[in-house]
Amino acid sequence: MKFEAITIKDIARALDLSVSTVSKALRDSHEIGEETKQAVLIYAREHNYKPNPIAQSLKKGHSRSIGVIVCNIDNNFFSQVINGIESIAQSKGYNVIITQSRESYEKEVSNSEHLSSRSVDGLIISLSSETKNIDHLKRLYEKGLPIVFFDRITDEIPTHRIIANNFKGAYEATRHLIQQGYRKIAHITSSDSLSTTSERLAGYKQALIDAGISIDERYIKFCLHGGMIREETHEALAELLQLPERPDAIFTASDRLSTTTLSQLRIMQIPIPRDIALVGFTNSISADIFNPSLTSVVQPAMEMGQQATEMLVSLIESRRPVTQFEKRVLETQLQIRDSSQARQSPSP
Amino acid sequence: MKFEAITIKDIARALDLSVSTVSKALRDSHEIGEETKQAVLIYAREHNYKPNPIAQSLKKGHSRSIGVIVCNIDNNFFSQVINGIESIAQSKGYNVIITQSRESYEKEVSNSEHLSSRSVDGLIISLSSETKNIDHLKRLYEKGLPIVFFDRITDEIPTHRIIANNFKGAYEATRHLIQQGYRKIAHITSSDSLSTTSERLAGYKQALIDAGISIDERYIKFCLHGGMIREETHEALAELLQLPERPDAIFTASDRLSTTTLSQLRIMQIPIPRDIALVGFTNSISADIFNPSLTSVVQPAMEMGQQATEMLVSLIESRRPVTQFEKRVLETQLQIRDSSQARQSPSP
DNA sequence: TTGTAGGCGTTATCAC
DNA sequence: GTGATAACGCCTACAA
Repeated sequence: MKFEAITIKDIARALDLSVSTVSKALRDSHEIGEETKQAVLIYAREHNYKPNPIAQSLKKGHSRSIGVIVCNIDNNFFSQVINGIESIAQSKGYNVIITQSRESYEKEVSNSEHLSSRSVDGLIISLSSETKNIDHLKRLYEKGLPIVFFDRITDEIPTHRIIANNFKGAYEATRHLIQQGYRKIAHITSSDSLSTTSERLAGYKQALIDAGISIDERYIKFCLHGGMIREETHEALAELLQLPERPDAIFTASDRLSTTTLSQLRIMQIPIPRDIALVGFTNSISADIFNPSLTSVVQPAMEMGQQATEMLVSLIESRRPVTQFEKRVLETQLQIRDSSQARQSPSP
Repeated sequence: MKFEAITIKDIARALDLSVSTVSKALRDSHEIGEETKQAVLIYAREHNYKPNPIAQSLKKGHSRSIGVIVCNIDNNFFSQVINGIESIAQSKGYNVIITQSRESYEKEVSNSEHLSSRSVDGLIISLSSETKNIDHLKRLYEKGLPIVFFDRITDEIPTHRIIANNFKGAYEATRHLIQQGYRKIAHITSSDSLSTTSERLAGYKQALIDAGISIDERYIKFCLHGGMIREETHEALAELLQLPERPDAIFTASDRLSTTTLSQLRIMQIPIPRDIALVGFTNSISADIFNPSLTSVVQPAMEMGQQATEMLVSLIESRRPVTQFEKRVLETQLQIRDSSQARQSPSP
């Protein structure tokens, strides 16, 4: 099966012109006679001529495509970010190639290399939870590949970054639980190597400190796979429940973690929020129909994707080397629902 | 900003060989001396040589990439399908370029043309709800572009297709509602131009007929945008509720429709399933934590993506024109939960 | 105003 | 065994 398309050469032959004349006519060059130009244009249109982007890439050294690496596409937050990326990319004439690391360091490395060798003009990436070493990205960066980090970022590479205000989002979520009367607030989060994890953890801790509640490290659980593996969350939850001072609330730090924890609490038949209240980072559009409806820290995912893409395109299209880099921080939104209703204070 | 990579030419220069010798050595040709071969291989490895896929594409006439068009990536069913596509594509050495039609005919046309001009080797597509004319795909098909349809298919183009058993899925869902004691079962579905819509509608009707329940067309509501626009579903629901014989159950035909209907019923404070029971097609991983947990018709989305990709790759790599086409049908699964609990039969 | 030639990186053919 | 040459489709100095 071969996909045969019309080329400049075909047009040249048909009109008895040289390829360069045709090429110039197509690009509306001023050095081509009006007559010839029209003839070429008309012929091209009639035969539905489309320049071969592969050949253009080879010639021009870029591909008008951008690569995206996220841990998982099957996740509300990331699919919304990708929506944002796609919309801007399309409007600027770029293709988007999406790949998933599935939280695996190895896959992240191979994906990034694959993308760069496919001559993407730039890369938008949120690091995998396994990633500790970013030499693979440094290599690409040093070779001149523009990179923009979002969500799970690093400061080891000087380039544009965009994140949600994770600290504040976590702070507000925790403070909200405190205001609702909860004191023994646990935190289930992802791998501690992620920037999001440490920022959200810091927000959580600060809120406790500001309320005069001491921090109990046993209340903090790390799930290395960020909830991709259900058992992991299951276990973290089980450990929390077995604590002598069982938590009366949980703050979960990511999309999957939030839904899995909620699901698991339901399976264990632990009433929410009566026995345990719950607040979580999530971009699920269904948080309002959860049982109970889930108080959520929502990130401006679409906007994050859009701005990341705008920043990347500006890097790609910049004529001179960029040396001033931005770190944009977008505000989160706390949507208060039933899972964090005020504590009924049964026994003191 | 330029991305500089090492080429065959560089190796040739460094080792004082010709490019063709290096090229052959790299491809482990038998006509190259063991010594030279080793020298080249070692040098290539040390300098991390990677053949330029763009150049390879130009030379070989294909790009080892496949295009995907879905209506919306931010949707459990489709993101799971894409997961499946990605996994197989990766293992077979293909890149995946994902685009969204967002239920717009126009975007579907431009995406398909964009992809084909980007020289994808094949296309996997689920039609947009607006699409009635598929000339744009016929054009590509006739030029030799391998296409595989999934989910929302057409029979106007002879090629491989893969779908869920929509009829049976809908039949079982409806029969389940009947068995639970419901009689006035409404159906909210997508645009009637979609294959999925008519198949699910047929299943719904057949189940009613088999139970001796007459079909009331006023109970059937079409949402042209498949739930993308919330107001549409809102309105359909409102009309159902105003019917003299208000339905006692609703069967929704798609992912977004199901969650939106559930959400809307909650907002209207209509108890589920007491006043209205609900069963829906959905691949949400959170259906179990909905309020109430949602009885779902689940499609084998991941598998659908995997098989679609395998079929496409077999088309792409087939040496001789393929004339025998398959239509695979995958079974759905009915997951019974609280939203369809047996009818309490208040007033007869 | 139009055409020629060279090159982007790779590979296939054919000559040495 | 190795190398020169042409070609994939497009673009652009430079010649004519």
